[in-house]
Amino acid sequence: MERKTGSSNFFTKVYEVAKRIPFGKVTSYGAIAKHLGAERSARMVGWAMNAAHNIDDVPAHRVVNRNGLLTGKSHFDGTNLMQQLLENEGVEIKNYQIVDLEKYFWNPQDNF
DNA sequence: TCTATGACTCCGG
DNA sequence: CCCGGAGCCATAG
Repeated sequence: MERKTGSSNFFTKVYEVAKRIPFGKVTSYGAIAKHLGAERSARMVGWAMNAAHNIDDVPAHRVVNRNGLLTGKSHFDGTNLMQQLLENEGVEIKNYQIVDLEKYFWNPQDNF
């Protein structure tokens, strides 16, 4: 847990990246993990998102799995809340999956 | 300190 | 094409 002052560095990094996701764009757990230098820790990104659930600054709904599937939808209040949020941002979604993922995909490294 | 778990991903059948 | 298992690694209990 908090070995250092404040939260774990890993979570903080994930939050920082998530906050940078532009409106109407999405990214994947793996992309974030890779950007953090922990490509094999994609699951941890999801874990961080789970913790981020308490932080409104982190748009967790803009983070999907590598297939563009809204895997985290179950963690939101409504069954379709995550999809609603993304559609509201102009992202076309069908059956809880982003239609043109490459079109809406945002690479964290592009912003750095 | 050790065990279980998961909003992932890859690979094989 | 669809389904299942194994690998990974940090956090929580």
